[in-house]
Amino acid sequence: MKTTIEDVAKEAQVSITTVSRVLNNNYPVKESTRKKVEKAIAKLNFTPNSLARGLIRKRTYTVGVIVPSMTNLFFPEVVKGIEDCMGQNEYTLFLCDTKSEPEYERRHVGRLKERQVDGIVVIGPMSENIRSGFFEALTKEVPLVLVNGYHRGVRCNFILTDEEMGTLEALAYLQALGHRNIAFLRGEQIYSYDVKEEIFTRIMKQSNIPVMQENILVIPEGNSVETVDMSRDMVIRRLEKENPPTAIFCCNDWMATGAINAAKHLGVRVPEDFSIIGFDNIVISQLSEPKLTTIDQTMFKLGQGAAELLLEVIEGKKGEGSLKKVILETKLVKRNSCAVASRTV
Amino acid sequence: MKTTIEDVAKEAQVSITTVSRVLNNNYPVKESTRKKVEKAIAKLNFTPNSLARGLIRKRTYTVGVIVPSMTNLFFPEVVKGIEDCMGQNEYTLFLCDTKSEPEYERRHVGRLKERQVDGIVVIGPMSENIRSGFFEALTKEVPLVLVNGYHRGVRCNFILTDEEMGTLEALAYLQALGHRNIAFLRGEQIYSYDVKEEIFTRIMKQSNIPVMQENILVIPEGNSVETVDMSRDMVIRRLEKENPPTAIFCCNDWMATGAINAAKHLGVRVPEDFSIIGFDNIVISQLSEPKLTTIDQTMFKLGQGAAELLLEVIEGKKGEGSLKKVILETKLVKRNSCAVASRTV
DNA sequence: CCTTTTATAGAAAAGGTTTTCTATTTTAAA
DNA sequence: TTTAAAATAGAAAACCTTTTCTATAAAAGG
Repeated sequence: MKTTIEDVAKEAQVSITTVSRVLNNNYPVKESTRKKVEKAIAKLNFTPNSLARGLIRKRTYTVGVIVPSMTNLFFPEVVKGIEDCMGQNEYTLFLCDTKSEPEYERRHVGRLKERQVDGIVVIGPMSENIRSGFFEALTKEVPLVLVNGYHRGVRCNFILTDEEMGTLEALAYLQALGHRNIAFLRGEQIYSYDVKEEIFTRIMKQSNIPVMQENILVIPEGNSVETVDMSRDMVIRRLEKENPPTAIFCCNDWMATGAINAAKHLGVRVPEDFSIIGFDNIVISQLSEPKLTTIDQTMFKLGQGAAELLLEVIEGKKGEGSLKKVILETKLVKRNSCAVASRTV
Repeated sequence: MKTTIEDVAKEAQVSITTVSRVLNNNYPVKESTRKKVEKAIAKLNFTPNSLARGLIRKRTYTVGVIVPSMTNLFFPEVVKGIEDCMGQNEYTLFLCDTKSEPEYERRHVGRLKERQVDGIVVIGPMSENIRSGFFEALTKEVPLVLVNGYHRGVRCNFILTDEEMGTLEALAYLQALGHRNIAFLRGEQIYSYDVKEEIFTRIMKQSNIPVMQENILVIPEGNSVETVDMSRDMVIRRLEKENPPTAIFCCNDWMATGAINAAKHLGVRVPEDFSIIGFDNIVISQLSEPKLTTIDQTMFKLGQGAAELLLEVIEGKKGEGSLKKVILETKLVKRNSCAVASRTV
């Protein structure tokens, strides 16, 4: 049998109430009795049962974190940021992996609600669940923060990186190096890729560079090892065609890694003959030769920010009405994969 | 106010007991009443409170997972394996990151106990906490499984990969390719590196190859991006010295990636002039050119195995006495970083 | 038709805390 | 001293379920 507060009370010859008071330190108790109680606690190796606690306090010091995939490199960084902030506040994290299935996402939310979490942060929420109003409804039930899943008009708390700014920055950098014939590499279906592509075409137009359709490279999948080889092959094909680009903007670092491998395969020198810029700054960007120049998403900060935001929402249950939207800046990380354009179109 | 089972009972005009019964489906209830109750549940969007449930059932369907670092690439794979198995059994995971601090490891265990988890799996437990008897004592309190932290004589449940076998396999492969002058690259202080080094020297002796001290390469740290550059520099230095090795065994894939970069830097061809074999088969082993030949630790299976083991321990609370030890096989993954030795010593 | 089973439903206890309210003791004020 | 106030401690209700035990109604057996 587990030892309970009652056992401690008996051992210390006081009431349950008193034990609870020394435990929570929220009511005066005579020094001598406190000593007795503490001794009893130590002797019996007592740990309070947080189920009972949570039941009555209506606070579990527990939050749920929902991620599309644990093995994605991007997400663990964010989770670490969340855990860092939450851990300091005595919170423990429930971790839920959705395998990128909207169905699982909803199911996990259900389980978290059952478990009476004080809040939920959803990293990379599924568009489907945002658009259907699922999260908007959920916001009314439990403190909720959505990370990198902003949809305009949707009434949720959001935190996101300013991908627009990041893309702008990357493109400006490439142009400053004299590149005009720039390729764009993306995956399908993901919202953030849409944003980036839009910016890309806009910038090209503004610079009076005709957007060649063959410079928009699209691979089916975007966020795993397989992406590397798909990107590689895609880039090889482009580089072998007419009028090859002198630089490429990749929607993430997996793709950029593939691009590097492509160049290597063709004997094209990076960055002398071909500049490559990535996005995200996940750890693999430091593995390649040359190391990748990329746009830093500061995922750790994203996590921290999400945690802080969530904490605010949890505390300030009164000011229900006000939803928050936090936007994080990106940062250009110059490493060795970009250089001055070797030729001009 | 959250809706409770009582609200449902009122709405359906039945007793709490009956609602509980349709919820748990563990007692006959007339079809017509069941319908009524189900309708009420749906109407009120009722979710049972698992704190109250757990309190009385003494079962929370919750387990704790303790990892040294969330961002380590190795651990998320294991966690995924655990989540995969546990998720199917209606469990939810508490995730705890220890930042490789024994102190945090203990603290997290405390929090998990408070939260009445049904079990705990500790991935890469700190030696200090194993040796001090902390985990051995904990085993008597709560179902516990230690992953990759075997210490002989310690009475805990273990699951681990057979690193000995893996090392043997790697070395045999290198020798079969005709390599005799083989370097060994490791980090400091970690138990599994000790095991591998021991095997390495033993095999060398058995093959009548004098172990050259300059072929034992040791870098300070072992499991992060920094490792790559440290390894690179270390390997460059060795390759520039007298009598350079024709192959290298690296204790993990980070190190092996560094070795590849080193070779590239010196213009040494991999695998033609220099064979490199890694260990673990984490995702980065598929990023390099050439792709890394390595020893697969099947981390996902490690996680699944840990979960299954934990489930056994949780269920079979009666057979307390019997502790379990599971050993997983490794597998040689042949990719493109190893070839026949170009010269013999 | 009466008695015994069987099917179905409810009342109340239990689980381990926190918290409100009440009671006692001690101290301060008069 | 006596009385009022302050300090300290306990009893019991509350949190939301599950489960045991009891009660009723319907069906079956005689």
